Amino acid sequence: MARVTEVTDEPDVEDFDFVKVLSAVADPVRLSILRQLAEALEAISCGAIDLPVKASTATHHFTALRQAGVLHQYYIGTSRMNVLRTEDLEKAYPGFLPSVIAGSAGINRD
Amino acid sequence: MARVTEVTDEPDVEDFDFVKVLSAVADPVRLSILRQLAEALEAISCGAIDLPVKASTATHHFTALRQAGVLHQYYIGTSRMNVLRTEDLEKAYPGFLPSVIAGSAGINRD
DNA sequence: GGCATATTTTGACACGCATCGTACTAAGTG
DNA sequence: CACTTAGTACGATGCGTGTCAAAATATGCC
Repeated sequence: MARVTEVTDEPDVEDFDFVKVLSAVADPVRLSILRQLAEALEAISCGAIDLPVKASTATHHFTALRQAGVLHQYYIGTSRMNVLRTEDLEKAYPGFLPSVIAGSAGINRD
Repeated sequence: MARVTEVTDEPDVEDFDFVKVLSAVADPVRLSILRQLAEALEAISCGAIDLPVKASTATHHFTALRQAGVLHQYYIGTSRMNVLRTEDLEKAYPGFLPSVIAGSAGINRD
């Protein structure tokens, strides 16, 4: 029975830095990650998110989102799972994440 | 009597590019511009916006915001005036600009 | 431990970005 | 045109960022 192992470099909501959040989402690959997570309504592993870049590059993208506070990650077995920190972001920046996800809907995924 | 002279490299609202908009606002100096314009509720000239960088650098920041569609600029005499394209942004990305301006309120201006 | 899957780290590279200082241009007035 | 104010273009610089490939690590199971 695999246990849940948390990843530990995520900021507390009180420590969110808005410029960092904005910079983290201001990238087409990362917006694609946000959209896939928002559409799934559940955690998705890094490997299960469809991205137009190699795994090593994806890692950097996930890292930026996580360290900005946008993602929460944890291990299930050998898979690293991702969920959006929707409630924290809404608490810190009301309306921001929904408008970003909606805005990104017009972007072609490639 | 000074006439109004438009600046002409601003995108039409149908041509807005969300990544470009996000990238344009994801900078502390530019967020300060947005906040000053939002608080003023009227056009402010480039020179009248208080920024912690030199005029030549400020020019680049204004250019990024304008070309992303965030600002509308026009000359009054020798002064270049700026207003936020609030309605266009709300049309293209509902809720985005207000959440960004509110989110930037927690950022120290320096 | 060996093995497997999943992901990250490391190194290298190309490019873009934010900055400043200086010369130049834009928009006026007389 | 000369002059003024306001702002921009240009050049240079130092980082940071996004990318890939290969090696290394993280998390399991047996």
